[in-house]
Amino acid sequence: MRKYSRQREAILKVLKNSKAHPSASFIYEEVRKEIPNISLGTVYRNLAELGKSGEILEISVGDGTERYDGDISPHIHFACRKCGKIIDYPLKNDMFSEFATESGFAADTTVCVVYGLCEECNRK
Amino acid sequence: MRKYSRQREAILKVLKNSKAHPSASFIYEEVRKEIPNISLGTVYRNLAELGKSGEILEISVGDGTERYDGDISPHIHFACRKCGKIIDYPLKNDMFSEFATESGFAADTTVCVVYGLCEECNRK
DNA sequence: CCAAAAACGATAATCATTACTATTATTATA
DNA sequence: TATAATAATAGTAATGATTATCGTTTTTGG
Repeated sequence: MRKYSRQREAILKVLKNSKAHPSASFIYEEVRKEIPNISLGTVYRNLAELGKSGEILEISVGDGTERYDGDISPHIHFACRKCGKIIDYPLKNDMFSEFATESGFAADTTVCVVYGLCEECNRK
Repeated sequence: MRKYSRQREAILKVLKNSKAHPSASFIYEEVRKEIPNISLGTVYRNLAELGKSGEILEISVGDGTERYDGDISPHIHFACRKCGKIIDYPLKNDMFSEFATESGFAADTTVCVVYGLCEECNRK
């Protein structure tokens, strides 16, 4: 049975207030402003917990560090190879679940990343 | 300018003949059957090279190791949380790149992973 | 208040990936 | 074919993100 923790609340708050898909260590630094002696291990443990419960998304963009997303509405990600920015693209309906259901796969989460160059980087 | 290497050819061959989305160390073991003294670093270097040139896909499913895919036709992946299997689901067209283009994002690659339980694991 | 269980902070350990370097293989050109 | 330039390799050391451990603290239900 899950128990309340101030640390987990603070981590979730950072994610819900960010559109930047931050890494664990970024979240750690943010939460430290409020809870200075929080441990990095605590951040990782809670991110895994929140991911497993479906409250946040865990996103790998292949840059060596996992990213986290507090937005769990249906959307995909555009990841710029040059500046590293991740841009959200909302979807009207979750087409992934439909594909999965067709195939007998019981889907719970989708992480879709489109790689390329953002408009800004593409101009240069 | 890229030069030929027997090692790179062998790595690519393993990927083109597999549907299992193998990890670097699995590929290493496979290629070792043909080139016993190949170095793991060589495998990683070539996988990165092949990924950058678009000949293979690099897929993160959040299990701590990167997976590689020799199939670059438009498809998404169903990743079973229980048995770890990754199942391909072909797409008629790469709709995700189309979304990107609409938004002014210059897409080159899409990696889409749907998490859940495969039919087999869901029954148990 | 009390006891059980969950969560914590601090730190050590893991392990996938990358960097380094002397050597070898490839390729264009003479 | 010999040569020179340079890409690629094998072997190994280093990196760094993530996970495990463990004694202590916090939460929660009775």
